[in-house]
Amino acid sequence: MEVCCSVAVPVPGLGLLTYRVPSGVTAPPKGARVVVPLGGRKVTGCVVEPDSAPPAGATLRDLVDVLDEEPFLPPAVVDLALWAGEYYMSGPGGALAVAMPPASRRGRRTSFRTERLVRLAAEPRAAPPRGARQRAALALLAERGGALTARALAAAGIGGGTIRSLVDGGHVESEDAVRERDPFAGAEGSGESHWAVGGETDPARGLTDEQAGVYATLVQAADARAFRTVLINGVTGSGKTELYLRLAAHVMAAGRRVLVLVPEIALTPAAAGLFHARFGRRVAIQHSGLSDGERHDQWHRIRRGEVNLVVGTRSAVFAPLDALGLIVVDEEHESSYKQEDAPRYHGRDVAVMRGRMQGALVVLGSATPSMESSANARAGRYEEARLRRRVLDRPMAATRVVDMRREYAAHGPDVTLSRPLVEAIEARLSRGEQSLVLLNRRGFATVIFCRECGATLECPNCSVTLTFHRAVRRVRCHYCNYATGVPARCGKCRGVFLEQSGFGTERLEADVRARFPGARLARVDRDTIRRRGAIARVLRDVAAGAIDILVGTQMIAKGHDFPAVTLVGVVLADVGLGLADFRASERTFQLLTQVVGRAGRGEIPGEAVIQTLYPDHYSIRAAAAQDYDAFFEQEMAFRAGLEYPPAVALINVVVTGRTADQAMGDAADLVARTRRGPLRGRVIGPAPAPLSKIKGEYRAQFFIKGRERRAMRLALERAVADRPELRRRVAIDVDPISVL
DNA sequence: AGCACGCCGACT
DNA sequence: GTCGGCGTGCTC
Repeated sequence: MEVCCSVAVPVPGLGLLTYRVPSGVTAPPKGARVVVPLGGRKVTGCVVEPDSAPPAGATLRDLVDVLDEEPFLPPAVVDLALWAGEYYMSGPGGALAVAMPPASRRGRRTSFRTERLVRLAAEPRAAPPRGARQRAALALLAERGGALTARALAAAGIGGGTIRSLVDGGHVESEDAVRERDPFAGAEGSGESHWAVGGETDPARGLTDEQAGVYATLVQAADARAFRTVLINGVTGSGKTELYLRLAAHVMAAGRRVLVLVPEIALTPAAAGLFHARFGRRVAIQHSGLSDGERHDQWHRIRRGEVNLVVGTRSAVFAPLDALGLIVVDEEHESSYKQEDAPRYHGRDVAVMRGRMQGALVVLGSATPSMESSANARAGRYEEARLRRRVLDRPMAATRVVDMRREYAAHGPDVTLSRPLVEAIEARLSRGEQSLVLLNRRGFATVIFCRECGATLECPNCSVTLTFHRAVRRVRCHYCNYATGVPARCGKCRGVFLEQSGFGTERLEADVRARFPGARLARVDRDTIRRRGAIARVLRDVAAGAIDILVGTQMIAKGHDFPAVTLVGVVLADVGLGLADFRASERTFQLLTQVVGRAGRGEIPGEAVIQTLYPDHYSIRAAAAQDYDAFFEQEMAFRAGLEYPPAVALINVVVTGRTADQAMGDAADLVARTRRGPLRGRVIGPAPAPLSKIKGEYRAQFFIKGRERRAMRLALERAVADRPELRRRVAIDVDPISVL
């Protein structure tokens, strides 16, 4: 009887494929890599079922090679990836590709780095070599413990020829040894000092009563060695990180391993440094800032069981850890946990599933939990723990909301900084304290329009206006990065009176500089941190007190404590509130709450000034009052009323086409087919997507809403299966974070 | 006629 | 994802 195994191949949208195991070849176990023929080429896949029944009606081919006798991916990780592939409708191949280390993805060669190692022979010849260089080399080796790299010998003036003679003479042995790439090499002491500030990371400090209560709950949950999910809703500065660190130490002491997920943020993942600083060599890190080589080496350290704790971003949820006792998802509300291209998985939600599959405690933490997690807590699916007070009894910042409609009425429409904000900054400058000024929009002017015909300057590829960047004297599309010089005439009516309106961080920086000429200013946004290391320099300057005012986008609201910052100003809090996105309010509330939480984390109490056109909007009011529950209640009422998540489950389907008609027509066809399926929900649309054209492609979208994802997925799956030629043009997003 | 390019379907 | 097949349309 022939043996068959089913294999996931790294091709998005392809199902499992079955191959024959040639006779005489040992059947590979689940999780092993195999080389299989696929069409006219060979690909590396992953065994999913070692002994599967051959499918009806397919002519099976033989697998070409078995790369692993033992599982390469732990079977638990295979199961997790298969679950994700199904839940997010990406198929098994795409999800398994995420779980693989970089080398085994695609054809790119990433492997262990080796270097030539020269060591004294185990059984040296009695007679010493004659050459002076050879003798000098042996002396040096003996002095340095018997072994050196060829590179080190070369630095001491001993070349390859000398080494070859020594090898030939049997005096030394030389071999290629694996040398691990260490992402923390050289980091010690240099960039870490500011991670330790803010009071959250001092191991000697005791816990507050509130912290101690939550910690006891967590320890008890961890010791139960069973799946549970605990949501820690703790205000900024309440010491959540210290709880994670202690809980991780506790779990590791009990012989189980820990996975910590952190958001992908532009400000180098500070949390990774914290865990490394506390636990040293027992930690591996996985994030996108690593080179492929570093990533590869870290992955294999984890795989070999050399580490007890992994810190990483989204994809680290698939890290090949055994004996998992704890998964921490820090800042669980962060949208960077959601992958925005296939497989469109959510790192937090996959983490919860992993905890369930492997019987681990899952801890989700945030000062502004996602609507999803809070709803899960309220429904009893998660336990909830609260930290309502800051450590060391530091007060929350006193917050003032400034109605910009009045400012405009009083001082004209060009005001960027209100009177109260200017005064607050002046007070900081006179006292030598630091200010953070946030505007969540980059560029100089957001719109260029023609005063004669009213047309705005738009991207030729995308249905958005181009943003003027004064420093480079160009206009740029923030979606496709198309850039061009500023035209002298209107493209529609050839009029010459082009006007700029709206403003971003670049203009804000110029205004702040003009208003406070003596102040030392830095700006942080995607345009200023493109150069690697630029961000680290700014952070160092801020920490060293060499910056008075830090201007920037939401990047400055995340990830770092600045103890000397005592003022936070938000220039236009409602940037983003006008977006056609059902999460607009949630995003605004989270951003404002987080950035206000940056003020007053040191000894001096903080102050925040929020400028807005909608001072009565609940997300702004609740953020100013640091009142999470008030926000949650109102937002939940909104979501329930309009049937948005988490009140219902949502799937977003975007169909692209060469013309608007093609996109709409094909979307309409899929809608009709989905409605005929076993849906148990509703289909809304299709409609042109809010960005109806991106990078030259037209887009239409529709939504599926319901309470049973399984039924919704099934109906959609069948609809797409009926139109296989659309596969490439259909993007399915289960549990979308952004529907823009 | 001969080929470059883009689209589409198949891939066990 | 990637290959091959096939149609369109352009050039020698």
